[in-house]
Amino acid sequence: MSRAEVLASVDIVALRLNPAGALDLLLIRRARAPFADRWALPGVLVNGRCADPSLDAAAERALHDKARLRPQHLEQVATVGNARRDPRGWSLSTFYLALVAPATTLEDEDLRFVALDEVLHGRLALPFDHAELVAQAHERLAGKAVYSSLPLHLLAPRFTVTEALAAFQACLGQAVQHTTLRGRLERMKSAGWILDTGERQQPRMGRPQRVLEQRPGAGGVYLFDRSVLS
Amino acid sequence: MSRAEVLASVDIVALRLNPAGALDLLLIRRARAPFADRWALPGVLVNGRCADPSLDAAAERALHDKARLRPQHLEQVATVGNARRDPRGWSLSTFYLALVAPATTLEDEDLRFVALDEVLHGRLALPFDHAELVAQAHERLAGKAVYSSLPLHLLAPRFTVTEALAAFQACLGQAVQHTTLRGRLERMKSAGWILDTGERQQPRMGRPQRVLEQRPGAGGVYLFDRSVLS
DNA sequence: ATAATAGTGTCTGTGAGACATTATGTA
DNA sequence: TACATAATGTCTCACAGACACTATTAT
Repeated sequence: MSRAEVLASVDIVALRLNPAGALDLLLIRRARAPFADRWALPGVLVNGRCADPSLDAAAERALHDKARLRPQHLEQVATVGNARRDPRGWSLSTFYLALVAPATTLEDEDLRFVALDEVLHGRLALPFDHAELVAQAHERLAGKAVYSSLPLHLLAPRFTVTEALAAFQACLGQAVQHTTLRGRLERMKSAGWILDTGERQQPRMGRPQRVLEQRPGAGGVYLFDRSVLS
Repeated sequence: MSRAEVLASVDIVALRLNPAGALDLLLIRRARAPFADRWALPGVLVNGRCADPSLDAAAERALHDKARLRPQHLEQVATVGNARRDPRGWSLSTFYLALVAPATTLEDEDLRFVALDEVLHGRLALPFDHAELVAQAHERLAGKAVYSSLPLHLLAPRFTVTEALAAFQACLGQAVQHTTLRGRLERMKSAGWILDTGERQQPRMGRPQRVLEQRPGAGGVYLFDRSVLS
């Protein structure tokens, strides 16, 4: 087949909403060169030898094999390719945005969560062009948070309005009127995407909060017909 | 570098708005196997030997080298990869949506435009999984037409409201209230994205139409804060 | 009682949707 | 004059935005 081939990988930008209401990024300590022992995005090489039925399956494999995680949402963001991003030569990376449950914990010593902001603001450097991939994945998330229910995939199946508010604010990077969010959740309830489980949950103080339940429909995200934030 | 590599290509879904108000798809007659002499999407292989500075540059090269075209808009849609799409084995294709000017004509005998609908409805078969790529690219276009000015890139720099209406309707596949579109164009005018050239243009019959001029700003597309079509 | 948190109600502004009406040209 | 097409005006509705107000718990 000659040498009409190229080095290709799938990399995962996996995010978790931590109890403080900020986003965490999953990193893995690289086992092999280049950049051995450096913390980087989890990923796998794709090629004919691995029996990945599709690129999306390769992304799931990357997250499952490397971190034993199954994301609540997984979507392809884009593919970058050039001669500079990998010291081994011209290479491609198709990278995915993954949202994992807030209770997610890691077993392995070679896995950790770091504050997403540390990477976005350049205070934590990543090998290859991984910081750029993280930035693009975050941009996708922030963009969709404006007009879709995507941030709900950062929550457990049963959640409260307060938690949903934290998810949206973490994705958007700014405050959201709770009345606006309540209106949107109400519309999702009418559409059958959210159920009101009659149960209540008691915060440390104050009035008890209703417990809602997600029932994602086709496509995984509910699309609102207007943008939040003017 | 061992055999950790894979066959990768860039394919282009180039669309043109024809005078009848429908979308045309650019096809090229394949010179080489597999599928030699079949009509397919224009594309190029990407690998270290070609000095493409980036994947986007490879996409521009594909369109320029194969069809001598420079698109008015070019955006990456997605990457597909599996073992079935190419008879040569596991392969990747990163495909782009390109919008070309309505006056675009083709010199080469090995290039032609076909009705996009023929491909979308399966009446015209394409080799590889190209029909699927076309469907995804069209879906992207239709999706963005709901909340952005993207369809304007199917028009000449100087255009009329009627032409803009045709572009939106072709992308969305359904009628759009002209008053809605006028309102959106008016808002773009206020934002400096569209100028009113004072000139008029006379249709075969009826009142003369104003000639507008595009001044695309950063990002290429103007984003509306609400969706058209409820 | 006080603080904290959850949830509701009210008012405004924007812009899409639908449709009627007016304007300006050709045949 | 008849007709075709462009452009404007009017009214309604949905929903975000802002903020006040009420409700329900813990300490």
